[in-house]
Amino acid sequence: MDDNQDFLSKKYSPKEIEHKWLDDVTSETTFQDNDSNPFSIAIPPPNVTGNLHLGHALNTTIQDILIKFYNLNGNDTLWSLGTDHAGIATQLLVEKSLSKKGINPKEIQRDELLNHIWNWKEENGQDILNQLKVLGLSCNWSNPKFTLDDDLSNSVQEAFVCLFDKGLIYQEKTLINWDKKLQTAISDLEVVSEKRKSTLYYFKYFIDNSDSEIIVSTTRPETVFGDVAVVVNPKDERYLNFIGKKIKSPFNDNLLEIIADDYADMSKGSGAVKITPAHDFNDYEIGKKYNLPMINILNDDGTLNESVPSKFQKLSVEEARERVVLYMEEIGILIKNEEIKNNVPIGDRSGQVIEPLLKNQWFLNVKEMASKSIDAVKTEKVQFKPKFWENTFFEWMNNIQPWCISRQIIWGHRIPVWHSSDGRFVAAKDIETANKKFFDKFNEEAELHQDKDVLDTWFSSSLWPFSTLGWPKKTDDYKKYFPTSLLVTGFDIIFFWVARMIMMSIELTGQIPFKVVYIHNLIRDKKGQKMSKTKGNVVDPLDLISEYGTDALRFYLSSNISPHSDIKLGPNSLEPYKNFMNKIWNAGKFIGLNNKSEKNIKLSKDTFYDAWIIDRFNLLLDKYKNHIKNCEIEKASYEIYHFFWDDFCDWYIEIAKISYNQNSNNQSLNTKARMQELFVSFLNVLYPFAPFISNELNQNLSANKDEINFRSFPNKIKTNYEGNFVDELKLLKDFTIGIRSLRKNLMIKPSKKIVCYYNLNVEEYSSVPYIKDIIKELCNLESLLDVRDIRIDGKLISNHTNSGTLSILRDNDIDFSQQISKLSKDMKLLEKESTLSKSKLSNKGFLDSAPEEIIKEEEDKLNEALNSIKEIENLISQLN
RNA sequence: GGGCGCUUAGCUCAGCGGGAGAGCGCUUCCCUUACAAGGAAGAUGUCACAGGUUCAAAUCCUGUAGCGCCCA
Repeated sequence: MDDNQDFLSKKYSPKEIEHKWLDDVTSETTFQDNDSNPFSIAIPPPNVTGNLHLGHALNTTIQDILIKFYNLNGNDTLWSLGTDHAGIATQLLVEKSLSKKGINPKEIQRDELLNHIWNWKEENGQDILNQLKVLGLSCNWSNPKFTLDDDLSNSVQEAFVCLFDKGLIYQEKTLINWDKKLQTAISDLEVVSEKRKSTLYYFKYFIDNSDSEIIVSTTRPETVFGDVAVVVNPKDERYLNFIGKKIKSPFNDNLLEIIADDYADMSKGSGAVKITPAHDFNDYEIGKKYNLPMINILNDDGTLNESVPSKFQKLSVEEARERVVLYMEEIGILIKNEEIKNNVPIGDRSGQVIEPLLKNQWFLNVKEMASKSIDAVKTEKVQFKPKFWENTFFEWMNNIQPWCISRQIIWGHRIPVWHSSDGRFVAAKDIETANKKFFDKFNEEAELHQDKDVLDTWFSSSLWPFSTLGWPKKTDDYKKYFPTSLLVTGFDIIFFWVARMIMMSIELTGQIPFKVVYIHNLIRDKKGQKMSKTKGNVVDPLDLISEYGTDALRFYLSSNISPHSDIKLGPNSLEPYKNFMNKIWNAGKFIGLNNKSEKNIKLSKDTFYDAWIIDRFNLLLDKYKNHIKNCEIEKASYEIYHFFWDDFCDWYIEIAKISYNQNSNNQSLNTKARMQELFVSFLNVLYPFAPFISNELNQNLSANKDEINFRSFPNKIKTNYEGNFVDELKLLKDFTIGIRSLRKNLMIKPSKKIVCYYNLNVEEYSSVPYIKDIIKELCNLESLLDVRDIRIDGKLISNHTNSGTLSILRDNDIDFSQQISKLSKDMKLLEKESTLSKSKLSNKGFLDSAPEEIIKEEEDKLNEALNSIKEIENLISQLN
């Protein structure tokens, strides 16, 4: 009959309960109650090609805790879910799989390739979401978005056209970062600089019509074909005579100007710098300043083009470099080379060296948008948590450069610009509108074709918080949930994503995208190294889940969020949290066992320990709420752990056992009811952190089994106990620990019942007899007697506690050296304390400036210490 | 070169103005009917260094050294 019977005999098996509760836990938690406060989060959309990694687990666990918490608190929650089309990554992946099938992706039509990618998406696009589901997240599973969905594409087009018409988006031929492997432009953020070993080559250029020479150095000898000038510092006396003269390039007969400019650093190398404006960002600036020619020497695939001498054409940069150096040697202008370390620009997707290249690309001018965003953060309309991340944000925003948003790939949002064959263009969502706009603007018709490029994937990501809610349509969701309440993300994408969302949102919607940015740390391996496939140190969250359980993983993650350091995951990192789940499980079993015969017990009178644990629980509720509201989940997690283990299990349950064994009267029945009530309330508190075990235990123990989902955050519990439960429990603890310690030091077997005598420091504990019974059991005593009540034959050996002295009769053969050293140690500590207190209390500055309660505390401390010292002296002298 | 952060128990990290904390590890004891994935009793620290502010500094300020991350 009893389904409890099954539960009571079971060991904690996370797999089983997680499987059982997955559907309930992941069911939507949105209350369809329009009156309640909305609380919304847009998930950082995982890449559609992605596999679940620990970063996702951490990021989504945080969001889930918040969503579940605010939902319990009655907020109308929405957690938008979705995936990102991840332009380059996805296209590469599909191209690779096509190649394996023998299809050359370069040879098929754009539309055909697009079809392949869409097919791939239809088949695999759900994978990452299915993996996320295992974590037990309460997000909007029924309506996942995808950045290339029609409505989100519409947002992107709307945004583009709007920014274009405002003049913020423009096309320009300028130096951009070119990925020669992917054959697309990328933004400056997607270029990472890597310290690499390079060779610095020194060679000489001869001044035209002269025997004089000028020495320059370069790590990129192949760029000599694009050299158009040499810059020297105007203050550099070595070169004063050369300024204004020309150099005849030995490589292609070009004439290079010698220009004086501060750009040349006199202290570096020879002090003369060769200028290649078309292949170096700094040189480009010089080129513009002096109106120098820009000679592009590279093809899109990174080989040298026809503007170099024929014997160097079609060579790769690396080959050309070798050949040029050989040539320099041959004609006797190479002076020396030097091994150095320098920063080399690398594409973060392709891993290839990035070439600065002159190209016509689309840019978004973000300067003004950035400044509005800075204001939004400065005025705390958008708050970073922890706050110090604001500095990182400001640092970047203050130095922001135009954003190159066009990509020469096909998987993405095609740029909604329509060109006529003579180079005029308009931006519009579709061809009809484009025709109309074109006519309005130029007063004539033309055949228009859409721009071939697609937008940077981050362009659509930057609209995510409002595009997922239907913008530009003013949908109900948009009206209710935007601006979103919060964004949770790792610090590594503050620039890529957070900053851009703030800019776009303010510009396009006139509102901030979220009120709080909750920045969390990253997960690394146990040595602190970033997890990566190449290093082979990646830990799969699904493996962790099968070994420890989702709840343990979630609790581990939530306990280890730290503002200042990354999480280092070692082989046993999750064990403590699995143990914690097991502890909760077994406590649940204990309650089930004791309550199985008594259903629906009525509350009567609380004992001091009931009152005490209720008080501890109420304190937990306060701390927990505050921590979560302050985005300090790890602290809430800490409080849960220690309330449950230290207070609830170690003391409350242990005391309750005695009550249960000794009597089945009202007192113990009340405790049974209280324990049940507290535990079920605790499960509510635990639920956002560990939803599976919470559900399972709740179902088995809750009085109201029909309501298995957690629907509200527990209220504080009231107690009807009127005594001083705080001091009473302190006495209980002091005496229990004191006696146990004494027994241990005297090496008395735990199984041996002994008689113990006590001497109370404070007399006012009305309920001492009642506490005594508990202590007797906790310490396995024969009896616990007041020393003053009886005459004692023989000598005592004693231990000292803050609440009083505890003694037992001394046998002849007992070894009490350990107890003496314990007492001496206590005394030394107390002496140190009292000396410090004395010196403080005789310090006039302290008495004058310290707050009254601190002085009072100090006086009490001193008195207590002095009393204790006297007492311990006495105890030791008895032993000698 | 600029910015941010860190340095606390053997390890991983909390604490961030009123006498140093957790988890793991360690020592000793206990298979006590919730839990050995457990219980009990313990040991362990010039809070990186040097100055300063303060009655009072791990905590605030300045500097030094080392480590990490980001930007150039």
